[in-house]
Amino acid sequence: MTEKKVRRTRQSVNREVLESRILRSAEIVFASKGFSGASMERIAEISKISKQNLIYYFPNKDLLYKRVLKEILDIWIEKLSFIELNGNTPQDIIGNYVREKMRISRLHPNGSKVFAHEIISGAPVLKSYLVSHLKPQFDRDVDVVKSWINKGLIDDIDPEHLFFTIWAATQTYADFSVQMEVLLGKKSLEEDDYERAELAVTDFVMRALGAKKNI
Amino acid sequence: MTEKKVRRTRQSVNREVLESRILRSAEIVFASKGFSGASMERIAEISKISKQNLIYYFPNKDLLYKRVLKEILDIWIEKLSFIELNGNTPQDIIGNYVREKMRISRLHPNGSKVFAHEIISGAPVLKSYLVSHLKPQFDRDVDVVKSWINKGLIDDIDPEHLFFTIWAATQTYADFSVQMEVLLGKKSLEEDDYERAELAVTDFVMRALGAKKNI
DNA sequence: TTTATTGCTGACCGTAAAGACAACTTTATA
DNA sequence: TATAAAGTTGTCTTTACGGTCAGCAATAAA
Repeated sequence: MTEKKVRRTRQSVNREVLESRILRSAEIVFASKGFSGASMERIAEISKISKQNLIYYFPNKDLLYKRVLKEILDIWIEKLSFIELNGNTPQDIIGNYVREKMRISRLHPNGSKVFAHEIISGAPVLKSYLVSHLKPQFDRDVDVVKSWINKGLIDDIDPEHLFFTIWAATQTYADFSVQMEVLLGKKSLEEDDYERAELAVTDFVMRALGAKKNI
Repeated sequence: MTEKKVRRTRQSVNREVLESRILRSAEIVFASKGFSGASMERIAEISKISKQNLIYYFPNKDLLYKRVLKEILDIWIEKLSFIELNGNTPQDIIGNYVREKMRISRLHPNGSKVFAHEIISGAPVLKSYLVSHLKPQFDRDVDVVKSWINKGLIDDIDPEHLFFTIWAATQTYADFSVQMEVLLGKKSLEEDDYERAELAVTDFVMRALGAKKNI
């Protein structure tokens, strides 16, 4: 175990605390305004530090933005490694995938929104990441689904668009939550709303895969 | 036929042409930057007029933004009146609904993106519209679906979340097109991609409703 | 043809925002 | 404890942007 010699002084601890506080604030502001609309001043304000101090920790807005994006991508990578998901049947695996994605929408709505803004804006920052990281993983996952189809474990559905639909249907609970709140007549989405949503979405996806559970 | 006395002079025609050119440009910029990130200067540039002239036609950014939003909402209202959609069976009606929504994603991706930015940002401008217009329509449409369920015409699914999923799954082809282009390895989504997408999504939705087609 | 209306432009203003910089304070290390 | 490093703040500069305004140009109406 090669221990990195990072002295855990009072300062370094504070630094970590403050940095994550800043990142949380930045996430909020980027989620609500996108990159260009977000201001360092506002992020500093929410972090309860001065703008100059914010700049001390994150020398410029680009860098801060990239860190926020990196945070949410790390979570996705960690939680959504499709192949490594538990489950014996395709239904289990995809079910867990959907549930995990719903969980992320619930727990990290702001990160999700930042990502959405970025992609809708044409992915100026993330495009290269999509090519280098997401596409290879996507290709692998699509192949897995194809093999399931070939083995007759699930119905003959369109694998690529299955993923697109799953992503959209789960992500929407983070990105479009305001719309849902209005339509469901609630001030904010609560635990039970997410439970219903999860049930509904997993149900839809299971039906898409075909009722092969009992073979 | 009460004809409005709008003189169709050379000026008034030009005005209309120019206004719609501006709206198209504005849509592009708002789609790619959101409200706060968009600049009047840039919109003017794309419209190939001076900033001052742009301001002559649309005295301020708010107003222009609202007009762009209104344009896409009008299209949605016109094309997506759920109840008035043709079709005899629930499957027909919902199928047409999905196909119409896919069509809009293909034909008006920028409007769709502007809307997405707006909702993700917390719907600062559209919230009241959602309450006054969208919710009543939503409630009616949900009731229709419930009645179909009660009559046994479709399976017992969650009507509210069915709509959320349909919206998400169709809208994503406008909003997240960049991501799909990367994942599908294409420079841009073409006619046949949208066809495949439409087939896939309608298939998923039909499966969600239950295979009651042949009763 | 004259007059009124509409369209358009250049110069300008105020504000907000990113970020540079120097000075000062607090904390850590030798 | 003395010195170095890290953290913090106030001041300032530059730039981008939304918007005003006065005046000129083109077109329509009388």
